[in-house]
Amino acid sequence: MSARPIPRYQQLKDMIVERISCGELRPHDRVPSENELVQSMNVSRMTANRALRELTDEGYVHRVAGRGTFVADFRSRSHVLEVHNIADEITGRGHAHSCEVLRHSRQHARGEVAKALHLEQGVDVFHVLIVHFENAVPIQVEDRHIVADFAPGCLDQDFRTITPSAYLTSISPLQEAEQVVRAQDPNAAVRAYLQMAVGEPCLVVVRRTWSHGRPVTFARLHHPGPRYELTGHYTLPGTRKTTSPDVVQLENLQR
Amino acid sequence: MSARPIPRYQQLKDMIVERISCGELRPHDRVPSENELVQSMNVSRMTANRALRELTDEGYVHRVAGRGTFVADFRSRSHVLEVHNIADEITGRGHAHSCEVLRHSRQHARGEVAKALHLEQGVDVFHVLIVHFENAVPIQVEDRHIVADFAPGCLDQDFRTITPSAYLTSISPLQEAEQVVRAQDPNAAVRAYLQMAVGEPCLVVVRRTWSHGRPVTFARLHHPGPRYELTGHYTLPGTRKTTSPDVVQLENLQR
DNA sequence: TGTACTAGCCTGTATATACAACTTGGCGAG
DNA sequence: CTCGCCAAGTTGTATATACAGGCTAGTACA
Repeated sequence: MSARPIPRYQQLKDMIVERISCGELRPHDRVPSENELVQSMNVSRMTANRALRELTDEGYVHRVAGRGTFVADFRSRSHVLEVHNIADEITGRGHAHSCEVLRHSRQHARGEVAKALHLEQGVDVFHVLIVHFENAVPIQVEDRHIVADFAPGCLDQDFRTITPSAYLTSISPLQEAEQVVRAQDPNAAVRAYLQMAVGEPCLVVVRRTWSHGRPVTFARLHHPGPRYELTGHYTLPGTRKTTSPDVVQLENLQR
Repeated sequence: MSARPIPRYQQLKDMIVERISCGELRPHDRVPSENELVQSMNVSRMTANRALRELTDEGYVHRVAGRGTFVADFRSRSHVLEVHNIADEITGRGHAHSCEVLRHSRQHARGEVAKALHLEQGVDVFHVLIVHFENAVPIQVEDRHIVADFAPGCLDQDFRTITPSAYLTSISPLQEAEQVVRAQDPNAAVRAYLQMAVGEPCLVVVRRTWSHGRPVTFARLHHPGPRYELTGHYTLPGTRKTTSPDVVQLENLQR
């Protein structure tokens, strides 16, 4: 009945992930090599190899034969968890991204925000309200709350040049995310921001993201229904020699 | 400049995945043990171990110390790729699922359907139109086309007792999926099926799924905006000792 | 000065070996 | 007949060793 001891390779992984999570090891920093782990951790090289190899598969580190092992960019982590960075999405389409910061302030968490972020009423949070444009057409209203002590420098950021999600991923790796998508009629303010006609629905994404085991940000993203689609392409891990399917632009098939 | 040879462990993985994909090894079947692979493939046990261990991580097989290695249920594969099985979702909430099959026929692929499934005009497809109910409330209209020669027994299925997605995953593992989510006003027929008021938007999921490198099914799923949300919870691989966040029921935060 | 080479470190893979823990089936004692 | 135990097969982990190949810095040589 006694629990199995935690394997050595897992201890190594935990140790390295911890040093990454707490900021001791930052992206592009060099991680101890297999031989250094052999020395310092008193394991065999194969055990160190397994730990580092699995961390590679999991996206924590990046290895180059002949050079070493390096902490991966947080943003390159699992794409399902990637904070939906609207700026990258737009520039990836070859279009111009711009935005307008409507609010950027410190507030006290109340009601739903406090509940969503697991905070007591009145704890400090930052509130950001941004409208994002694709080629000058409004495409997203980002209404985001950020736990203040997770991002102390938040008010110093210029969110016209770095999106909140890019800023947050630069602080610490994001480890869990919860997402709810729904179709909803916008209120008057959102409709105005998105320049939508009366009666047009919004695609709303509500997303909470965890780091170090606690929720750190809570975002409501409103998109104009007629102009926006949430697309995803999923490939099973370990699939080889798969012909990447050309992403056919699916037209509106509803008759 | 010469390409690195494909490693032995990868060859083992490819061989086993191929035997699973082609149907030679079916879910719950026993996969050769490490020692059997040592004999038949002329590798060391550690190499066989690595192949089977990685297939475990990737969700292809399931291992039990003392018993052996077994092909995993296709449906237990990566949750991002899981065909959105509305019946499981509803029963998972403790509610009753029922459905009404409005159409279940063989057709010739035309226009968008042929294009989406990479078929020539006129090739045989099955067309299924089903309304799904949660506790007698309509919650999804499933409008699905299936490549005929992928699922020859399709017309013999009773989709009141097994959903199309469950049927399809029972045929072959699904390997890739493409999904588009949007908010859209329903047409009159969909609005009637879902018993929606005029002006209420739909959450529409359009999904294509690949198997063996070709698209095999194409589904349009209409959900009533006010009653339905698409939820997802994502955890990074390799995350340990994370307290599973209680999924707070996020209320409608829009004021 | 500049080029070519090499030593040394690194990752990537492969093997042989060892021991622990789990599961099942069979066998023997009661 | 039943219970308990043990042997065999299986996975899970750990180690030592070996060789191939990539990368870099420094050195020897022209």
